[in-house]
Parts: sequence; structure tokens; C-alpha cells
Amino acid sequence: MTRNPQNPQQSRPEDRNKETICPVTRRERRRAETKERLYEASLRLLSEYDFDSVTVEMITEAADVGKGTFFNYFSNKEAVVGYYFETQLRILKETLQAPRSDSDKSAAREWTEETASAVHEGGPCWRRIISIVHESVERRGKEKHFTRTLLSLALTNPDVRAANVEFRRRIMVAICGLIEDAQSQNEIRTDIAAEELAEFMFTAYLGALYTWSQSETDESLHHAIDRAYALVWSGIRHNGRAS
Amino acid sequence: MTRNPQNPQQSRPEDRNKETICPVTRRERRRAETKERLYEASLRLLSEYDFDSVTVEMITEAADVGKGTFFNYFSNKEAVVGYYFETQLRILKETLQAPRSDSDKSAAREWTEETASAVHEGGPCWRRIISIVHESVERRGKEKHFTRTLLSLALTNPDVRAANVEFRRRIMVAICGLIEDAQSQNEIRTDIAAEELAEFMFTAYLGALYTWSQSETDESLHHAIDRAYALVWSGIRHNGRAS
Amino acid sequence: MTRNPQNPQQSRPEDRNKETICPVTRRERRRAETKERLYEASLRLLSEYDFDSVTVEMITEAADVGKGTFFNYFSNKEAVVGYYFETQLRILKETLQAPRSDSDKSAAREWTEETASAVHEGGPCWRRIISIVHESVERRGKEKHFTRTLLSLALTNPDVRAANVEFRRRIMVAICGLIEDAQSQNEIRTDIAAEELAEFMFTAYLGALYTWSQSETDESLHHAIDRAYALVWSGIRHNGRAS
Amino acid sequence: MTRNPQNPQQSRPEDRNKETICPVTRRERRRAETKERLYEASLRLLSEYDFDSVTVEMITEAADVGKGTFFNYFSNKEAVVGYYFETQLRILKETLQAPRSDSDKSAAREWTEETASAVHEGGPCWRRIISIVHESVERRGKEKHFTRTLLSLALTNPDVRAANVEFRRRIMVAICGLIEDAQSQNEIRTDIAAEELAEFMFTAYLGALYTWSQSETDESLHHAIDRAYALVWSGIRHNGRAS
DNA sequence: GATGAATGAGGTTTCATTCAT
DNA sequence: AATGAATGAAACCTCATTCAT
Repeated sequence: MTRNPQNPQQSRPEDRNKETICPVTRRERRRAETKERLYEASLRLLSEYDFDSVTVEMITEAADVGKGTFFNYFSNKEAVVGYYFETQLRILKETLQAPRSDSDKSAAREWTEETASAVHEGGPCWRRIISIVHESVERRGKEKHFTRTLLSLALTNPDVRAANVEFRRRIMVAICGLIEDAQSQNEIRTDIAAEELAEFMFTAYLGALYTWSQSETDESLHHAIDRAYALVWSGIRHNGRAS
Repeated sequence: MTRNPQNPQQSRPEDRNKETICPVTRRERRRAETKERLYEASLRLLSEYDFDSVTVEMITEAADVGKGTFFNYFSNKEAVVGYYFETQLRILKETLQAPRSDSDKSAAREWTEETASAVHEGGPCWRRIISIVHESVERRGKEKHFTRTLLSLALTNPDVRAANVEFRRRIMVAICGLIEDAQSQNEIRTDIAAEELAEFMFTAYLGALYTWSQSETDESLHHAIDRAYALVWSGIRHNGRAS
Repeated sequence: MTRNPQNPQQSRPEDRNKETICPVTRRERRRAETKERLYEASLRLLSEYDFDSVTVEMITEAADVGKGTFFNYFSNKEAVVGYYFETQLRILKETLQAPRSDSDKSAAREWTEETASAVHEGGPCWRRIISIVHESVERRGKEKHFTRTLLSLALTNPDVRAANVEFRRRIMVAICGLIEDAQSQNEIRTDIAAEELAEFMFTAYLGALYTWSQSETDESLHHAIDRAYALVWSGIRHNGRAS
Repeated sequence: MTRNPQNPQQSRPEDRNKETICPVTRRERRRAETKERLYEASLRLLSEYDFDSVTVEMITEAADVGKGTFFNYFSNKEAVVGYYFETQLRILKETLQAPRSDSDKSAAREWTEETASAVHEGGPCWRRIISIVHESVERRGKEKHFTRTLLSLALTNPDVRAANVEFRRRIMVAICGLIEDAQSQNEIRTDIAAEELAEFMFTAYLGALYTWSQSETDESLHHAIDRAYALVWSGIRHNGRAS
């Protein structure tokens, strides 16, 4: 549908000034905005109600668009959750690329204040790992209901499952790298492959997440994770195996 | 299909003699049988299809009873899963009351053959724990799809959640007892409360179960559990904390 | 689900008196009644509104049953039309088995009065054929709108098409038999196979039906058919080919 | 995508010279081209899919224009089929105005080769009629699916119906003229009005077309038409009525 | 206790059409 | 003239559950 392919640089000179500053046209921006509105309305509702209870109509009404508009952006209700994982993936990449001191401090602060000191023992690498874990916890821990939905859908819906598995794969790669660093610093035992350790860490994370999200108590997810990770640490730190 | 209530004295007089010997009346036995048929049909179907895909009609047809009969035994579809946990609870109790040598051997055998030896290190108490875990794994590991359904429903459905939590509570009590035994034998570290250790064990179990049930690979659940428990062991055994 | 298979003759003796007179149980009778109500409501509505305009809800409301009840009897809206052809097929069979004098007269009367005499020429066999055609016309001719729907759906919907083709096949067999009779009486040319003649007759019938149902005029279908069949007769009567 | 209205004098000055020679402006030609693209894309798709299955978006995508563009040329989806009949009407007029020898030969050839000789008997006028019929058949016979759509829509959609009726009216006029010629040549019986005969021919044509389009067999439409017209001929030729 | 007909709420999804740009 | 985002009506169909028999 592109018109004038021969002189794209001349077409619509009026767009130049303001439009080209932004990487996209206005129409595209509007599109993105609408999608964002739908996405956020969905998350908001999923944090409060069960997945099945949230109807598309509720979402579109909350986003203040027509019902059909939803399907211009998401092929179905589950796709919103798929998009959630894509978004998280993007955030993850950015986090990992960011200078470490940055994330180290900001995130670490938030939870260290309220947590036991059991996990502080490790060296800098381990602490960085914990800090990243808690960053994730930070986001997830506020939305117990939504977390339930995610854990549940990631089991039952194929698309969500796929998105979740891919997301997890990427996280594992990241954790693996961090663990290898820690191993090279002799902070973490080296008699076991980093992949194995990473998976163990994730397993413990998942188990704690599941139990926490299922529970009706008010314990913070940070606490739950810390309790588990205190023992994880015992299992994987250097000399952990030494008798 | 109604039994003739006007002449009950004539209906099947042959049942009289032997049936009443049994502590339950024939009627009660029939009831139990029908419930069992419905229950097993449900499990069979839930092992193959998603919870939402399994209709009550499918179940009643598989159980060869009328559609309405289902609701004489289960107040709703979810109640079947609730009943599953009750059943498991009964089995668990029996297992724990059974002479230990019995379960030790039979179950332990089945999986030790196919598993790595990493978990064998511990003392007899620890080995008994592992053996019980694998007994559960034995039952669950065959039904990945059903496990997914359980994990999912236990998050989203209040009734199932309640049944599951109660079930879990009982398991924790049992594990706790075993761990205390092990601690008293100095097989397991004593600087941490048995409850804490038990929960950690369960967390790792849950995480591994979740990942396994979500995956499409063919790895056996025994393997997955073993891999996790090798590191769990490092974390909780005696001297695990000793530098 | 049948109980008491061992003594079916004794079960529910109270049903005996009145129920067994009727070939079916009361429940089955109720079932049949409900289906009939739905069927007739459908036809009534399809005679007035386009197929797409008739919603299932309109039908169930007209039949005074719950919306879902419709789908207990018809797998979808199109199935009603399929059932229509099945019904017509049953009626056709009965008509053909009935003593000829009966149908001959009753139906013949109705239309002969209002039709041109052009078609009267043939012998008794031909007249019987014409009479049967007009019987069908009698039923169809009152419902122009419904006929449109049938002709249209028989082209576009696979299920309806199948039902329609089967229905047509049976009609062709019947016409064929009649034509063979006529040929053996030398009423109809014998140099062309009965099948060929039958198909020609049906083709002319169909063409006239299509045009009539498409038109907005008030001409009766009887007239339209007669006009066509006057020439059909010229083409197929005995000596029709004689120069 | 907007043409730059502020500098129309610069846009493609090369078009000026030769384009304006043509009676239509470039803009009008573009319009016609786009409409043609949409029209042909529609026909292509309607030959393969059901009318309801073909979405406007499929059409515009196939025509490589924006979705909204469709409605600049056709007031709604049905209008495409209406336009089809208008187009056919134009073609018909041109055919009738063309020197007869032309169409006689070219079209006649195509089908006579593959058809039975039953229809050859008539005189030149009749043969010309047949040849014209087969010309139409030639076009229609290739697109069974599309023919179904036409026959169906011409019954159910008012606009299409109107266009179709008008088209048919014109055909009838044409056939009538041809039949009058034939009657004046004594090729066709004169005891029946030409209109009557023409309508009969059309009725037979329609009936054969309907049956053919509904069938799943591979019989060519030419054959189906020929079989019918062999008997049509018996009915309408001169002396057809002579005993 | 068993049955299965009746129920009807309810949500997803599609798509022709509009209209601002 | 071209575009495509927004719209929202509309309808099917499923299925858990009830309840009269």
C-alpha cells in the first residue's frame, strides 16, 4: 500500500518537523497507545478477578474502546498474558544490559530493609543474583492474584505455556551466566554444573512462588523467597559439599 | 427407573441373606460403587483432557450412569478434584500407619533402580523420607496432564485450593516428624527448625513438579525430583552449614 | 441405564394400561412434542423471515422453550432444514404407498380448477404424474419465502445440500416408475430412457420453481408449473418425436 | 498516502501529453483500474469460497488496496455481485450487436465438438440460439462454486435479485427475438407465443444450471444443458405438436 | 436413588461499515 | 481518493445445574 516508492524522502514534507522526531507516525503512536490501554486494563482486572471472570467486554470498557477493538490487538484473551511475558522478556533484557551498579542498588535496597540477613552471607556475585531475584519478586509480589492466574494459565493454556517457557529459558540463561561468574569467584561450588545450580535455584523460586500465591496469608513474597534461599544457599555455596 | 417403593418386600429377596452380613447395607454399597465409578471415570478423563474440556456428561457416560446422577455424589465438577485430595489424604494416613519396612522396600525399589545415586548418601531416616517422596512421585509421575490440572485448579478454585492446602498441611506434619527423627539421629542439620526444613523440601518438590508438569519433555518425574533433591540434601544435611 | 433388565415385563405395571397403547413412553412423547414445537416454530418463522434473520432465540421463544433446548434436538439451525427434507421424504413415501385413487382425486381437484387445460391431454398415467407434481406444488406454493430459503440453502449449506440431494434422488425414482408405466401404456415416448425423461421433468420443475420463488409477482406456482409442463408434454409425449 | 495537493503541477508532468488524448482523465482511469482490481479479486475469491466466507478484507488484500477503499467503489459486499450482472449485461449487448457470423462460429465450435448431435437438428436460427446459450454456458460452466453463489444470492439478497431479474429480462428479450426469427422461418412452432417458448427455454436452462451447480459430479454443464435441450427441442420445434 | 429433559446465562469472536486523517 | 483503526451488533452454542418423574 505504499505510495510513491520512488521518492519516499519527499513525501509528506509536513511530517518532517515533529513526526520524524518520533520514530513512528502519529497513527502508529495511536495504535501503540490503544494497545497499551488495553494491556493495562487487562492487568488491572486480572489482578482483581479470576481469568475466567474477566470478560473481554470488561477490558474494553475499562480501556474505553469498542469491544471489537480488543481483537485488533490481541487474537484472544489469552494473548494478553502471552504479551505480558513478552513484555517481561523485554524488561529482563534491558535489566541485564543495564550497568550493574544501577540495578544492584535500587532494587537491592527495596527489599533488604525488610528481609532477614540470612542471605547476605554470600560474596558479591551471589548478592547480585539475589538482588535480581528480588527485583523480579518486587514486581510479582504485589500481585498475588495475578500471579495465581499466571501460574495457572502457564499450565493449562498452550500459548501462555509457550510464552512462559521461552521467558523462563531466557531467565535461566541469565542466571547461568551469573552463576558461572560466582563460580569463577569461588563463591559457589564448582563441582556441579552451573545449569544444574541455576535450575535448582529456579525450582526453589517456583515452589516458593506457587505456595505463596496459593496461600491466603499476608507473608510477603520476599520473606517466602528468603526463607527458601537461605537453604538454597547452604546447598550451593562453595564448600557446601565439603564435609 | 424407579425402584418400586410400593412393594419393597418383594424386591430381590435373595439379597437379604448375605448382604446384611456386611457392615454396610446393599444400598450403601451400591452408592459407594457408583461414586467410585464416577470418580474413576473423572480421573481417567482428566488425565487426557483439560478440566474445562471434560464435561459432566462425558463423565457420566463413561461411568455409565445418567447425567443427573453425578450431582447426587458431587456437588459440582470441581468437587471431584476435592475428593481426589481427600482420597490421597486417606492413603497418606494409611501409608504412615503402615509398618515402615513395608513401604520402604516396595516403593523404594521401584525408583532407585532408575535413579542416580546422588540421593543415596543420607542415613536411614533421610532415605526413608526420600522413599516416601518417591512413592508420591510414583503415583503422580504417570499423569502429567492430570498433575497440571491439579496444580492449576489448586490455584484458581477455592474449594480445590482448600482441599489441597489441607492435604499439604498433613503432608508437612508427616515430613516434619520424619525430619525430627532424622535430626535426632544427626542425619540432618539441627540448627534450623524441622518445620523450616520440611517446608523447604516441599518447596523444592513443588517447584520440580510444576516445571515437570509444564514441560513437554519425556524426563521422568523421578529424575527431576532427584536432581533437585541432590541439592536439597546439600542444603539440609548435617554439617551442611559447617564451613 | 436400564434397570431391571431381568423382568422388563413386570416393571412399572402402572404404565401398562394407557402407556403401552402408545408405542412410546410418556417421556418420549414429550420429547417428540417438543421437537415438533421447535420444528413448526422454525418453519413458521422461515416462511416470514430470511434464514439469517431468524435467530435460534426467536425460534425457542416462539416454541416457548428455553434457548438451550433447541440444541437438544437440532445440532444447529441448518439442521432444521435438513429435518424438513427428512420429513418430506417420509410424506413422499406414504403418498406413494397410498392407494392411488385417493391422492389422485383430492390433490388433483384442488389445482385443476384453477389451471389451464393444456396439461389435460395426456392419458391416465401422465395425469397421475401431473397430479403428484401438483401435490408437491400445493405444499410448496404457499410458501414462496420458505421456498427461496430452501433453494438457497440447498446450494450453500453442505448438510442441507446432502439432505436435498437424497430427497431429490427418491423423487426421481418415483417419477421414473411412473414414467415407465406411462411408457408401457404408450402415453409417453419410448425412444428415450425413462430416467432421461424423469430428469427433464424435474429440471423443468426446478427451473419454474426457482423463477417463481425469485419473482415478486402473484402468479400461482400451479400456473407457472402448468405453463412449463405444457411444453414439457410436447417434448415427451408419445409421437412427440414423430415428424 | 495522500497525493500532495499543494503542488499538483509537479506531479508527473509526463502524463500530460498523451494521457489527455484519452477521453478519460488519468484519475478516472485509475478509478476504473482500482474498481476492476477489486472486482476481479472478488470473483476469484467467490469462485473458491462461500460468499459469507469471503470477507471484504480478503478482497482488498487480494486487490492490494486498503480495506476502506472497497466501499469507495461498492456500497456493500453484495454490490459486487450486482456489478457482475451489470457487466454480464454489457457483454450480452455487445454480443447481440456483433455480426452474427462471428459469435456463431467461435462459440459454437467450442462446444459442438464435445456434445451429442441431438441438438443439431434444428435450422440455422435454432442453432444460433443454441450457440448463444452455450456461450453463456461456456463462461458459467467453469465456475461451479461461483454459480452456486449467484443462484443463491439472487434468491436471498434483494439487490442481487433485482440485478439478476433485470439481467434475465434482457436475456429473455434477446431470446424472444431469436425465437421470432425462428418462427418466421418455420423452424419453431408458431402456435405458441414466442415469449412462452422463450420462458420455457430459460426455465429448462435454469433447472439444469441449478442441478449442475448443486451436484458434486464432474459432468460438464454443456452436457447437462444439451440433455435438457434435446427434449426442449422436441417440445418447441415446428410440428412438435403435430400428432 | 436415578434419570435426562429443560434451562438460559454468558462470553467469544467476526466483520461489514464508518470516518477521521 | 485512499486508508485502516475503531466500532459494536449480533448470534451461536456450550454446559453446569435443576427438578419433575
